[in-house]
Order: sequence, then structure tokens, then C-alpha cells
Amino acid sequence: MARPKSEEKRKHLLEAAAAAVAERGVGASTALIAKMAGVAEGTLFRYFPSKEALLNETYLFLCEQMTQALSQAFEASQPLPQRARAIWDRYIDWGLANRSWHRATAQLSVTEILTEETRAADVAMFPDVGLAEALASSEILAGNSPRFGDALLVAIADVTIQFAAMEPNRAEAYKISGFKAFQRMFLD
Amino acid sequence: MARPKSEEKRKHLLEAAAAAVAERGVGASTALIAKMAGVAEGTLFRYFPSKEALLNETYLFLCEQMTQALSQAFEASQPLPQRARAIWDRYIDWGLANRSWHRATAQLSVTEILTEETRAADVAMFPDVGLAEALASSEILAGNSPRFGDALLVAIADVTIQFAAMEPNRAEAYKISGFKAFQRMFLD
Amino acid sequence: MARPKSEEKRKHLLEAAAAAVAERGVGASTALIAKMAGVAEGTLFRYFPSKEALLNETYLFLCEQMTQALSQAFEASQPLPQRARAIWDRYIDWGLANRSWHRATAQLSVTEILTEETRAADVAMFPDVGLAEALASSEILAGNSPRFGDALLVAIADVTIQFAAMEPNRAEAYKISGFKAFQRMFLD
Amino acid sequence: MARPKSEEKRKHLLEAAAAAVAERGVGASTALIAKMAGVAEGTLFRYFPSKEALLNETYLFLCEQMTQALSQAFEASQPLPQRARAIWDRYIDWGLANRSWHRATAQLSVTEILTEETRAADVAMFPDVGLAEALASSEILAGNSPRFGDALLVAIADVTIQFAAMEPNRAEAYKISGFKAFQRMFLD
DNA sequence: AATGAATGAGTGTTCATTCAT
DNA sequence: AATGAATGAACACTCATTCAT
Repeated sequence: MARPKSEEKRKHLLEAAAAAVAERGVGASTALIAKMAGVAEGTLFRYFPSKEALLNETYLFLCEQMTQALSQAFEASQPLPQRARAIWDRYIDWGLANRSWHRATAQLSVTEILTEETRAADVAMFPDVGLAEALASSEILAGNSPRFGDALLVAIADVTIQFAAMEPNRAEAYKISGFKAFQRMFLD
Repeated sequence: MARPKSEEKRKHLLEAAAAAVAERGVGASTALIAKMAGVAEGTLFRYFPSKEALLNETYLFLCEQMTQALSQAFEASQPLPQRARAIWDRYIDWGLANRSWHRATAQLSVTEILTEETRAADVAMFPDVGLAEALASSEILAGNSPRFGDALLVAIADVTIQFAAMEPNRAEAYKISGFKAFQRMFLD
Repeated sequence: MARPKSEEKRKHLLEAAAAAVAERGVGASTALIAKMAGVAEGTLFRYFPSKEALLNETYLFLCEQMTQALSQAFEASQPLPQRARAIWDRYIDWGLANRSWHRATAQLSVTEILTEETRAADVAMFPDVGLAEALASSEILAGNSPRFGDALLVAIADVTIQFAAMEPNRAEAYKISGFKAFQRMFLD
Repeated sequence: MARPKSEEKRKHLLEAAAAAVAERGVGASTALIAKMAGVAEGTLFRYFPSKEALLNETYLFLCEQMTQALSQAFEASQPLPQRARAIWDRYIDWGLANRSWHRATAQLSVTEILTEETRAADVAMFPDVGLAEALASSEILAGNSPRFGDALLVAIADVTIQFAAMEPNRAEAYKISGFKAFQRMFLD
């Protein structure tokens, strides 16, 4: 496809969509998103063929952002527990620092809007943080889909973020407790 | 009275709302819900003052259904691990047997539609299964909100249901793995 | 037509309709009117075939009420100016004492709801207060429809009521001023 | 700008609203108004935020139209009676030439749709025709709200328009009679 | 006779999308 | 390429009226 003019506008639209979804759910109007992005209503449709497409791309954009945050934590040389801890911390910190993006991701992932393609791309994007092997050998994952471990991990992390955000002055405690839960589940 | 307001119609509406939300999200139209319930559009509003009220009541209805399923598992005389296992099994089984209700519950709880009242009623409704004490004394919950434990448990269970539903012939394996995860987290 | 059971309910409905129209305009719902009358929604339609019919009858009911108030002022033996004054006073007083009925009459008379029949019945109902002759001979009415004089009189009176109601402590002054206006127009 | 919002469409909408209100009352639907204006239903709401706003602006539009007609009659140099007569004639003529606009104005002013702001703007718009002083000194207005005189004048004029419209071939006679009534009331 | 539950057309309003500018 | 005016199908909700009880 012919590249649209401004990559910057595209990003503004994705960020605006994320913010709008976080605040108003997937029912947020394209007019609102365009306004938040600082472009005209019609412009949105020059960058994305439909609202559905915009939301799918927004979801991938958010995954990408988070993935980038995680990949900075990856240091293959470190022993497993430290590596796991570093990744855990990054994930929680990212969720807390980007509350509305985290919320938008949650909103989008429960809706019917996300296509199979999008969900597949999401999975593919997740970086190999070198935990897979260790997790796979864990008792509770034996024989199950390797994605089961990821899903459990993410589920625990999301709950942790939620509670840490609700009680900001106990955020660190929740972060530690959540990690402990994760550790007991998989790493003992 | 001319004709009593039909308790049956009310239930049809709640079930229709749950089904509609499960497959179309909270954006599902009242017209669709009414049609699925087999009543006229206007009738919906004689039973519920607004869509928002309907969805709140639907959520409570779903909680109630699930709660009932759980409460049958409750046998105070049994030792903790068995009791926990029985409850876990009931919860997973209910989610698998009522996929769309389970999905509807998830959809409703991430949106801003649920009022504080509804959320409070949900919490109040949950039966005392005699686990609270055991969980509270768990290392990972020390000092945290008691709801943190519940949230973690539900998160693990929901992931388990999701994977069991995706691979039905391995459902039992996921159920067991999920419980093991739960056990390791809290009960060791 | 077979007489409906309760004349009292009929009157309650007419009064409720008048009050509802005064407060909410002709858009007031039949459900509201029924509730204000203390009867069931369906009952309204056993007394009046349609909302339109109810409002037409309400209008006539209000005219009747007012007419009755006026006719008590009629004493043929008195000289013209006193007679005119007495009628004027009654009319203004009725309007002030029955603000909402007066308002309802005004609302109904500007709408499209009133049929020709209703308007004709209204005219026919107006009592012969012995002013017609005197008015007809007035310079400004010569050759015009006799209803022109009535209409002017009512118009002035309605304005007077409106202002007297707005400034209750000057009500008497407005009443006197309005009458003076009437007098100068017709009776000098 | 992509395309300027059409001033013409705006005017069509105001005129359509006036016509619709004249024949169906304030209950006239926005769908009807849009259709009469030759625009899509949704377009109405791009020009006016709500039906209420549309009707308020329609009222002001009608006042403006009438005011413009009146202001052409204003010739400060002429003596009072001629000036008064000229204005009277203009008002009656405008009402007769624009029956439905005149009716719409009447409909709108009895409902609760008009805001205080709109009513204030209406008053402010009325041109100073140099009559105020003369009216204020009239015996019947002494001490009363200055708006009382206006209201009486308008009331008489409206009745005159009504009868002139009912008997078109006697229109001139009603116009003269009405003015005489006005004159006797205030100017003798 | 009286009730009020049920209805479905209609209401004011929103919104994803198109297209003239 | 970008704009925002224009659209009409939906939407949540109301209501006059009917009819089973």
C-alpha cells in the first residue's frame, strides 16, 4: 500500500485510540479519537480503513510498546531467578507507568473486535525471554500448551498491577507478593 | 392486578442480555437483547429502567448462578485441601458448562457499566467457603488486601477455563494443573 | 354511549389532564395523567377513546368551570359599568385562583389538538352577560364580528392575569389597570 | 476548511422548524423538520445541538424577521400618531403575510421550551420605536411594569391578525379597528 | 368495570463512513 | 493529502393504545 504521508499522525492516532479506549471503552467514537489525535474526523480513515482496523492496530501497537519495555530487561547471562525477577519488575512497572495503556489493552483483549490475526501477531511478538524452557519443565505446565504458562503469568501480573494501582503506597509490596506467587507456582 | 409481571420474562431478558454481551460485548443493542428474549423492545424497559440497569442486574444474576453452583460444593466437614479442590472443580466446571455466561461476566467486569453497588453486592454474595482464613495466612497475602487473594484465584481459574475450553480433550489436565498452581501459591 | 361507571373518575381524569398540560404541555403522557388521576393507565381509555378526545374534553371542562365562575357575577339589574366590572373581576380572580387551569386553557387553545367542534362548543358556552349589545355599539366594533370584541376582552384579561400572577403584591393594580384599558377601548 | 457549513442550510432548517411548529406544534419531530428543510436527519444536529436549541433559535429568527419588518416603518421625524400607525400597520401586515411564522411564534412562546436567555434576547432585539415614552406616560400603565404595555399591545395586535386572517376581505377594517382600540387605550 | 403488562412505531440523538472542497 | 460537512442507519428510550386477566 502507498505509505500515508505522516508517520507521526499515525502514531498520534494510535495513542489517541488507546487513551480513548482506556477512558470510554471500545465504544469511544472515531470523532473523539480524531480530536484527541489532533486531526480531522476524515483523516482517521486515510490512515486506517475502519474503526475495527484502527483498534486492532492499536492493540498491536500497545503490545509492541510493552514488549519493547520488556526486552530491555533481557540479559541472557544472568541466572534464571534474577532474570525472571527483572522481567517481572519491568512488566509491573510498565503497567503502572502506563495505566491507561494497560487498561486499553485489557479492554481490547476481551472484546470481539480483535481478529484471529491480531491475536496471533500478539503471541508472535512476545520476546523470548529465556524463561520458556524453565517454565516448560515446571510441574504444573507439563504437557500443557506452552502458552498456558504465559497466560498464567500475565494474569497474575495484571492482578498485581491492578491492586498496586489501587493502593499506590503499597505498590512495592504487591509487586513483591505477586512475584512470590509467580515463583512458587513455577520455580520452586 | 391485571396480569402479574412475568418472572419468566425477566429471566429470559437476563439470559438474553448475558448471551448478547458474551457474543457482542456491552455494545449489544437493547433491540437485539429483546429479540433474543422473545419480547418486544419496549417490554425490556418495563422490566429494567435502562440498559445500564439491565446489565448490572445481569451481572448479579450471573454471579448468583455461579455462586449457587459453588455452594453445592461446600461441605464444611471435609479437610481443607479436599474442600478447596471441590470448590475449584465446581468453578471450572461451571465456567466450561456455561462458556457464554463466563465470557459475559468477564466483559461486564472490565467496563465502567458496573456500579459500586453492584460490585459490592457481588462481593457480599460470594459464599464463605471456609478458605478465607487459610488464604489470609498464606505467605504471599500477608498484609495485602484480602481481595488480592480472591483476585489471583479467579485470574488463575479464568485462564484455566480458557485453555480447557480451547482444548476440550485436555480439559481435565488443565483443571488439574490449574489447581496445582493455586495450591502451590497459597496452600503449601 | 353507555355511561361509564364513575362520574367521579371521569372528573379526576379531566382535572389531572388539566394539571398535566399546565405543567408539561400537551406532550404530557397519558400514563402520567392516569397516575395523577389515581387510576390505571388503561382506565383512561375506558373514559375517553383517545388522548386527543381527552384533551378536547378537558378544554371544554375548563371553559365550563370558568363560565360557571362568570355566571355568578351576572346580575342583569345593575347598570352596565358595574356589571362589566363585576364580570371583569370574576374573570381575573378565577384566572389567579386557578393558575394552572388558566395555563392549561392557554396551552390547549394554541395547539392543533382542538377540533372545530370543540372551538364551536366553547363559543356557544360563553354566557350572555348582557355586554354584547353595549360592546357591539362601540365604535371600534362596528361592523366587525361580534366575537372580535370578546377576543379582545379575553386577550387583555389574559395579559392582566399573567402580570398579576408575576407580581402578586401588585395584582390589584394590574386588575384595575386592565379594566381601565378595557373600559377605554369599549365603553367611553 | 473542507466545506463551509452552509448558511443557507441553516436558514432552511430554521424556516422548516417554524413551518413545522406552526402546523404541528412543538411536538413536530426533528425528522419532519429535517425532511422539510431538505437535509438528512443527522444534519440538523450538526447545525443545532438539540431540538430545544433549534426551537430557541427558531424563535429568535422569527423575532428578527418581524423586527426587521418593523424597523422599516420607523421614521423618527414623524409625529407620534403617524409613527404609531405605521408601526401598527407593519406589524399586522407582517403577521398576515407570514401567517405560519406568526403562529409558530405564538406556539413557541407559550411552551416552556424558551429559555430565559432567549426571552431576554427577544426583548433586547425589539427596536426602540419611540413609543415607549408615550406609552409609559399613559394613565393605564402608570406604575406597572413597562412590559405590561407591550404585552397588551401585542395581544391586541394578535387578535386583530387572527380575525383579519379569518375574514380576508374585511382585513383592512379589522386593522383599523384594532388600531383604534390601541389608540384609545394608550394615546388619548 | 378496572387493571397494568405488553406492544411496536416513533422520538431525539449519535456515529462510522463518504466525499466535495 | 487533509479537511470537516453530510449522511442515514442505529441507538436507547417513550408512549398511546390494546387486551388478557
